[in-house]
Amino acid sequence: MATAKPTHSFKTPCEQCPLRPLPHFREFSREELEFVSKFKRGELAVDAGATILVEAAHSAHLFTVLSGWGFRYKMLEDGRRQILNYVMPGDLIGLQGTIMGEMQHSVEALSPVTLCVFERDKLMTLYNRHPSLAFDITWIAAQEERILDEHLLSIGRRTALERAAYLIAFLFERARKLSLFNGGNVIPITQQHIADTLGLSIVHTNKTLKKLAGRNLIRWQERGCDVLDGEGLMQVAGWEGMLEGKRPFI
Amino acid sequence: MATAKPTHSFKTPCEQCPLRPLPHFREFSREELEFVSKFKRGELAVDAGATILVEAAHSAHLFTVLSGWGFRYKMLEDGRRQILNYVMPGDLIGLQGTIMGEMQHSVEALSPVTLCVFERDKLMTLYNRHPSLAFDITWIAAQEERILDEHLLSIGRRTALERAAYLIAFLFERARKLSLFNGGNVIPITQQHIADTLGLSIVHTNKTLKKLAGRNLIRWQERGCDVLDGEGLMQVAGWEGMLEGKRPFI
DNA sequence: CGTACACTTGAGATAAGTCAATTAAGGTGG
DNA sequence: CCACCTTAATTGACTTATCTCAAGTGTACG
Repeated sequence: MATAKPTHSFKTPCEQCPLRPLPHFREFSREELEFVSKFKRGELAVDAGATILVEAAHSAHLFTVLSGWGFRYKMLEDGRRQILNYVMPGDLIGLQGTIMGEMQHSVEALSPVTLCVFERDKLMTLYNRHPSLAFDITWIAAQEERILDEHLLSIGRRTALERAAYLIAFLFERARKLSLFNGGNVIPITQQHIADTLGLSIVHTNKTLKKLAGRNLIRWQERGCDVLDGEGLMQVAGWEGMLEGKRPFI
Repeated sequence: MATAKPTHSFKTPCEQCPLRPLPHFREFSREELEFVSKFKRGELAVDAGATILVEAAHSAHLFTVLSGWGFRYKMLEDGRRQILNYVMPGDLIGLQGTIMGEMQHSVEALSPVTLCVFERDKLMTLYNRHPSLAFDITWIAAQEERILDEHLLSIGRRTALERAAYLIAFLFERARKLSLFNGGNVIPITQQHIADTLGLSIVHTNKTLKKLAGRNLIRWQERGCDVLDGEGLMQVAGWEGMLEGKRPFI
């Protein structure tokens, strides 16, 4: 199993952050940007499949995803794995470990990922001097909680077909808002990941995805899911989508 | 369906809060206590079965549970219900609504519940003037996220028996830390609640609970689950328990 | 004394899991 | 350039877990 390894540590100044211009994110004041820029210690690039953070590790760093896809997961002792959520540009990772001392989940890269690395010890300074950014961090935590609520509803109460439709629609909507698709609509994910997210076996996942493909909602490609009809997926899932509006990020 | 209704609005001063002396909670400075006391607008008492907060409601209040048990849940259009988590003394409810404008889940009282009511608009003041309390709120949000992670793992990957054992052990551990049991070890919950938490039907839940009872881990009582062997439940579930240590609350 | 609600239980139906074998694509080393 | 390996996706057959339906018990409460 590969572990996170820096390939280079060029540092994009936050003032030129490629994410900030996106309409999905709220605008920052000059002071905020200045502080975040000082808060940022460097960048980290990891390969697809690399482990970014490991469960039970102490003194984790705090990261913001700058580019790429990843996922958070937990495992039982005998190897059963549950994917909890996916991480995409703008997402904060390692907050639990930073605030409460120990990570209780792992994070793995789905594609090559670049991360902004933040000084763990400066987090208190952020709370002391920039209440608006502190509020943003709480906002991000509350948003993650919302997403987990919806996933829980999905796994607990939706049928396999609904669950699969929900998950793909969810990933599609998030990626679309971040302008992550260039050309196609392909989500870089494996059927095993979908199975481990939905709490299903891989065989049953495969048969379920075939049904969605049969309805012309998706098409499976080498190494990914091509979304043909996001609206249709939401309808199958009985899911309204996430609330609109700009979101913060650090 | 009953809705939250104030029965009286006596206000316990935060300096005399019955929760603060508990070893489970961190100590607060005099300044923090003073601010929280001003932040608190009053108290609300609701009956068992009352709805404290409703999904999609705007301008919700922010509450801290002072006494009693409740639960957060979401529903699908056709009535399928998923219980997301339980709320107990010291838990903050309504944060999502306060921070992001709209609640996306409901909260219902399991037993008679009393709540501290906070001024929603003063939250920004808290962030501006009391960074340590702001940090606490983030801590609470991150803790909720952790719990949801574990629930997700449970529903997605544990067997029915493991799930049930985990849930009961989880509720038992939380309640024990809060000294909620006087005399017995009875969790005031219905089998329907357990079913809706585990994502199982009530029939199968009943049969699963019988198995746990057969192993002398629990005993079912009128209107509640009597825990006989918390350690044994954790062992069945393959669950290590939550991290120890003091926690904050507002 | 009747009604409501929670809990039980058995039996048959259905969803999902497991096992096993096959195909297809990509990567590697000779 | 080809033989070989690995990984991901696919499919069929069978087993198991869980659901649904239906009926019955017990207790609390008006």
